[in-house]
Amino acid sequence: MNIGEIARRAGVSRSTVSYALSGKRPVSDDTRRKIQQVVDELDYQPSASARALANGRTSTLGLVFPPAGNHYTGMQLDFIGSVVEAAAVYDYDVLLSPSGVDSDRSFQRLLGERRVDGAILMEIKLEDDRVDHLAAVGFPSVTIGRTARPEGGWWVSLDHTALVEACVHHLADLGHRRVAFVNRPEQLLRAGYESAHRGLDGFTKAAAERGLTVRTYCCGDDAASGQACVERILRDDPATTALVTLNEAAVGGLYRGLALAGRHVPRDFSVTGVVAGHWAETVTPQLTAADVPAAELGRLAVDLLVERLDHPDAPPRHHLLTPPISLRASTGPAGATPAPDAGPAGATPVADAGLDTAP
Amino acid sequence: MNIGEIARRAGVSRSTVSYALSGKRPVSDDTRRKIQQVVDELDYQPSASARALANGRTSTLGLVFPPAGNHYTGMQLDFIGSVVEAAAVYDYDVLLSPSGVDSDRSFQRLLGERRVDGAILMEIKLEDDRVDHLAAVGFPSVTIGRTARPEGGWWVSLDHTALVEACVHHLADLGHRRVAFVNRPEQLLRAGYESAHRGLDGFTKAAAERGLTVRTYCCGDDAASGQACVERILRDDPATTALVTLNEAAVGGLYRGLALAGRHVPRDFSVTGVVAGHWAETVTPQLTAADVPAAELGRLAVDLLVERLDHPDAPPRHHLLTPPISLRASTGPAGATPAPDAGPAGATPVADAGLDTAP
DNA sequence: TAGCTTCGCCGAACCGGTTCGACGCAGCGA
DNA sequence: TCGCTGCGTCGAACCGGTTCGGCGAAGCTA
Repeated sequence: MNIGEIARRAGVSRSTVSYALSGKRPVSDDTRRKIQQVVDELDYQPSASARALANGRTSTLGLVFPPAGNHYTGMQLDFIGSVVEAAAVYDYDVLLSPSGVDSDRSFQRLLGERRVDGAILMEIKLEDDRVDHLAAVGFPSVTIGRTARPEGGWWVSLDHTALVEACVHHLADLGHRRVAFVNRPEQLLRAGYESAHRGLDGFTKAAAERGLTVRTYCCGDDAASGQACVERILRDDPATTALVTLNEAAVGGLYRGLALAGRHVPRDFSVTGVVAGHWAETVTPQLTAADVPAAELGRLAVDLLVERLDHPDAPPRHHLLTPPISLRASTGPAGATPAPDAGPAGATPVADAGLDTAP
Repeated sequence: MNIGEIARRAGVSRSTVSYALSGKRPVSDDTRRKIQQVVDELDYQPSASARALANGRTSTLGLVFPPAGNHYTGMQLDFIGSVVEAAAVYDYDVLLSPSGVDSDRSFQRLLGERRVDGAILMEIKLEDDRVDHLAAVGFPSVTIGRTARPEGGWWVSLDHTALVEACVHHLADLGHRRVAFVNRPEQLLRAGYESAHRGLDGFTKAAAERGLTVRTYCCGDDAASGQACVERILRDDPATTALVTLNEAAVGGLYRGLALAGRHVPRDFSVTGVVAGHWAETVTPQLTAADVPAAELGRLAVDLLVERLDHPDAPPRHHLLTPPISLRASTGPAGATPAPDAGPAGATPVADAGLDTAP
């Protein structure tokens, strides 16, 4: 069912069919109707490949995310979903590429074979070769997150520094003096992931401002690591009364570790951080946290990218979001109960999940 | 940087370049080397659009998943990730389409404009117009899940019936006599989602076999709904001592509701179901559950689809997986604590959208 | 040395759209 | 009645690959 067939049946030339469908040149009403009728009859839809070849645009966006050796977080999932749906609004499809570096075969195909008109990059690093590469060749792209030098770039980002600062101030306001920071896995920090670095910066800065005693930790993206991390925190400084985390996947383990150590949240210990909002409500006690507006970030990224594609010479734009902290049930005033005396965790009562939310 | 440019610089014809690169006809070593040198020098990669137009294959697979009005579950996320990575192994890219029905614009584009060589469909229904449509036009596709008449189709699926049966038997073996079933949202059940239906079937069947007293519920995909659902369960029959769920997103709320009602898991109340394994370990107590091998399902789906694309006349194949239940900490023997007195449970016939399957 | 293969390469057609220049024809004014 | 304008349509070229038929030169046999 190609355009030639339509043309034959409608008794016109191929170009007339093309113009009738695109509206790029006037076509008489009679002819247009005739063509439309044949098109409807045969349920004709022009081939994407042919169109892409002819006009050099694929109507496809690339979404580049790091290969999830293990699993994705709720945040990342929300991104993907919102990007796809936002793109659909503009009649763009979304091609997924699990690429961590620009030498990945998938990334090469995306760009080299010109499969996409533009790209959205997730989980970027402060020094990101993919971003540098795209900037160098002038390929239209938008990053979710920003590099160390975001000037002149197109991006949407969470202000992780400010968010973590806000978490620290929230805890300090509640009277906490000894606070731990639970970051993403060490491997990601080493690799230079921006959220891990900027979050850590914010933590350090705010803690200094408030004169807090702090320790920072890296923690694997899973429950077991979270649990182990809490054990270390309480071993390193049993007087710790609160923690801030960027690690959504570890929160379940953090909670469990605290419960096993006999620390009740929020009575004895406060937990806060930066996670997806809807997810913060699934844990008990519900997590006081800066809710990541993943859907909005995804949508904004698509808006920006489409604008950039439509206006190649438009000056760079960006959005830096700083969602407020949603107060839920996982933080409370420090010192309501004196921290259990330092001794080894041998005193641990309760091996019970800490599910009690009784008053 | 097109093939003509390469040909000029190498001093050969375009067809020779094509053959040298594809290997579909012999080319002398000298010529091949010369061409390869120019290709390397200019970092030439053939245009995907042009190639797709010429040979009718896009090297792209479509992944059709339901638009997440709200959010995706960990399971779905794992699917997407594993499909993309498995496809990359075969040098296929993956195009995402958020389509619930075959009239969705995105779905139409995928097929009508021939953007993909084949499609993988997620979250299918017992009667699924997308599946019927694809079968009718002979479009190569594989479903994750199966319709009411899976014969002759290509699919990979979890045996939800068997999995839920196993959960019920597990609970019955522990002595539970009054068990509730927490299904996906009512809207999905009505729409005919196969996991919801087959899971319910398995529950009903196994409960009958074991002579259990049961009630079934639908539950929204979020924590608040889970909490409300537990409240209803305990109101409808306070003697209930266990539940089985297919609703991953609700588990956090179920746990919370039980805690608020003073039921300790697993001492007073057992919880089990079908969820992503890594996720089951993030909740406390860790969930005894049939672990959904999402990554394996995704990989198998891609394997099948690629096989179908490579051998258009191959007979249909499928994989039905029945992962074992992983015993964790959320189930235990019934009757450790006598259930609070029965109350008016018998009198409450429950107005659950006709979804209750009580004896 | 004539005749036949075989090898390696070329030219042209094709995939299915888009787009540009040109052309026929109707309507208009002079 | 002639010439001009402008609308509507057509034909051809092009996008960048793939593929088929054929042709010239080299190598072989008779």
